[in-house]
Amino acid sequence: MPPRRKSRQRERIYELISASMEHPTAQRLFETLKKEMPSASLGNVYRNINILVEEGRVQCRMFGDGVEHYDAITGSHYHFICERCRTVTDFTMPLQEEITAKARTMTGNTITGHTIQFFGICDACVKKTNKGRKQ
Amino acid sequence: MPPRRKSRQRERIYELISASMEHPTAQRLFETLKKEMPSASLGNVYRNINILVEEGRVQCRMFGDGVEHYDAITGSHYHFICERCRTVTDFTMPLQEEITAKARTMTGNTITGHTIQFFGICDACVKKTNKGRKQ
DNA sequence: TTACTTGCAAAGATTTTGCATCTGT
DNA sequence: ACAGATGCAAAATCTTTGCAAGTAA
Repeated sequence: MPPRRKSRQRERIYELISASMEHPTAQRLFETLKKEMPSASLGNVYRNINILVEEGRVQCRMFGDGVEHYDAITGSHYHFICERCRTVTDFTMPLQEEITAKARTMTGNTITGHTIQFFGICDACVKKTNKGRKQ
Repeated sequence: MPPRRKSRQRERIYELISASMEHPTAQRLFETLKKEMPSASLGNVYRNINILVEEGRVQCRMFGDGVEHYDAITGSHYHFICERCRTVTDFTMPLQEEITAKARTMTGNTITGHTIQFFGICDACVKKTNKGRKQ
């Protein structure tokens, strides 16, 4: 890993990832960034994201739509995926340590941790459904 | 969804997905299939996988390596991902219903289910490590 | 015969890379 | 001035599609 110079673009990308509740894709980050730095390029967004991942400041996750989503590392948390609009949001629930423990005792394997995704319909989509429904 | 004719290739793909403990990618399925049906094409493997998914016989999952893995639907189960070799295997552990319940009471959201991935080092990789280590 | 299936090649989509230029230190 | 950062375009990957030929029913 080469020494890193300070890069305004990279820091801004980190801020954008931290700030968003949804977990942005490279494409979405690029669109946002482009408004503030019109010369920004998608290729370099990818490059910077990968550096952030390498530095352990950002995590890369797949949520089933075939595109990578990025997530600032702020301690463990789970995710909620809306089955209708595919939006991914943080799900604030204390880390279920006992699940890892349970898994560990069930197998001889070396288990270091777990992730959970919850599925359902988000509030926004629930509202949309109700609006369209005859009462 | 058009009516489906019986297709030997599609059924064979389903068998291959069901039979493997690891969760194969399209590329891997294609390689295996090619040995028995040399004329098989990758494009058609994708087409058949997508039909199996559409029919609800197979599930498509991403495990963080940027490629889709396929999984025969045999009831709920979790997954174990080796952080060293990235192999994904089924993790047989009873479905933790209480987690969904807990999540449901913690938020007003409509929650229908969850998936869990466990991370760690698989037995094969542990062995490899120990071999290389001075005792 | 009809219309689903297949192989092939081309097109799409997402991510990575090479190279010349720019910039922080 | 040096070495990392950037923009651009090309390449690499993975997945989907159009089309003509094959095949189950």
